[in-house]
Amino acid sequence: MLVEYLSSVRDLGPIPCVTESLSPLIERLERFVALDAEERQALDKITQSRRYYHAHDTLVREGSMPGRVCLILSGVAFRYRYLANGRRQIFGYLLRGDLCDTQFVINNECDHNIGVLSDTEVAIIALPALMELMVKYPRIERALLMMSLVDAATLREWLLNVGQRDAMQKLAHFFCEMNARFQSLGVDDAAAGFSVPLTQIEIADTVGLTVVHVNRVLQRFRREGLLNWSRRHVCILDQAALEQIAGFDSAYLRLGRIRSEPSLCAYG
Amino acid sequence: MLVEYLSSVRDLGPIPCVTESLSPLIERLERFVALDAEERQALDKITQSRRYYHAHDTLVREGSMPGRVCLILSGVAFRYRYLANGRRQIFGYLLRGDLCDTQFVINNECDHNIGVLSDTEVAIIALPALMELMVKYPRIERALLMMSLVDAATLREWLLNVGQRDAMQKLAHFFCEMNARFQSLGVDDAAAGFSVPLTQIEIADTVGLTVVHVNRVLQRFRREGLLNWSRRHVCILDQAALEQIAGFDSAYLRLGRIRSEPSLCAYG
DNA sequence: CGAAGAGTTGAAGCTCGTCAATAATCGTGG
DNA sequence: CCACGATTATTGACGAGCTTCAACTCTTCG
Repeated sequence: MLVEYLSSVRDLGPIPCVTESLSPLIERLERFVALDAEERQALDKITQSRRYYHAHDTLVREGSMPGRVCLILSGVAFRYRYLANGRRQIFGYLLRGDLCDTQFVINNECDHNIGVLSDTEVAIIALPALMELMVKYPRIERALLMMSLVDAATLREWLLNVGQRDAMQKLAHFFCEMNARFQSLGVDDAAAGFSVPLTQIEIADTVGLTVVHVNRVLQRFRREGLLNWSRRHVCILDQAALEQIAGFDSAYLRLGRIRSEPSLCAYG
Repeated sequence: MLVEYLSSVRDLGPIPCVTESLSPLIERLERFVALDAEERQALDKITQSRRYYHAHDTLVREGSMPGRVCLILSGVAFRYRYLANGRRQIFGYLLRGDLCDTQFVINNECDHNIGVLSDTEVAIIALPALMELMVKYPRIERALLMMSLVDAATLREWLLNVGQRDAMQKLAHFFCEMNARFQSLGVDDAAAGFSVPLTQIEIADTVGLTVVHVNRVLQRFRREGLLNWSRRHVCILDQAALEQIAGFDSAYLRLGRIRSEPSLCAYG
């Protein structure tokens, strides 16, 4: 199945051109650090190599040693791992501008899988090239480091969510986070909401509930006019109420351009 | 209360000398990278400044901008955050050789607290000095990066634990992890187990259960001869059984000296 | 020695999981 | 384009794991 997909990768028809002008990586890094023309050009250069995946492909397999970094250009990917008893935990979702594996420096095997939820366009970055860039441009290195710090903060937020909140709060928090991330990308139309080929199964494995219970809570959200769920498109109807329920504060995502002052940057 | 503690810091009686020969940081980094004499010396130099905390002190407060990094020399610290409803999630425990805040490069405020469970000896590392070291000695930078990757992997493991396992499995996994980490430090005597001034309250806030339920499961563990719990000393009686219950595999902790091959290290 | 905190126990009940069956939707091939 | 199987969504009944509340004991520490 996978082999067929992979072999057909190059036969894909016309590819929807998603990356117009700016590299999504530049956009992302500039949340943290201002980049000059040279740095942008360098980033553009190492994100030229493209690759396309179909929904349900596997990007990175548990136990593999990729030796490369994937930058999500369009589509949605997610990290996950199965337990022996068949249960699965999802560790995170990767949207445009996210890097599949901050683990670039480690040459140890990956401890989880990265799958693809929708058809996804990816830029393949060779490790040596990225390393070189980080050495040459400390500001880029710094921004990449900050990206990984956001990842860690998000992971803590998820642990808190799964460990300390009840079902309603968990789901409200999940939708708030996803919505905030999609909004920051400017992907979707004015109507609050986002389109992800996300099933309730994935949501259940994200927040540590069963599908049945997720379904019931979602229905309650609909009944109470908080959000709508149809054909895999989530429409946030009452963002304020959801944030209230979840106790959501998007600060940890660092979506704004909260650039650090140079004072504390070792490299000036 | 806190102010009293802080003001009394320097009045402490004779300090138990824990750091004999090798800096715990060197020991830790050499899990990942072989260091030469010069690098070791440099690391020794920046870990000279010491500080001592009493049990229940706060090392780093949520919302603060420490501007320094703490290296745990002895004792146990832990990361945590409270929700508005009074519930608390613990994000991790810091033992000898752990760094309080891989967030060194970020000058944004810390998003969680770091407290101290027992009397703790800490080395204060100034940020600029650390940065300098990382620039000058790429191998050290690399090792620090790998340390933070282990942190991230551990966080994922906790999310999986809290999200997908039942109470017995959660607690078994927690004890397996703590035991493995203590064993790798060679802190405790031959008898398997470890001494931590850990209350059942903290354990509950770690794995997302209530104290009452933690208590019941622990009693069951005792009844079944899996572990003993007296006076804050945990004695692992049947490690194999606990690991079996939890499905524990210590690989993610990278306790062995699994040094990366230089081939993939950008800096040679 | 007394107070505060931690550990333990029991009863009651709610949230959430399990099982199971049906309806809706999706994806794929004919 | 339709039909088919497979996946997903939905619903109900039931039960269990865990929580809550509350009391009591034991330990710790000033």
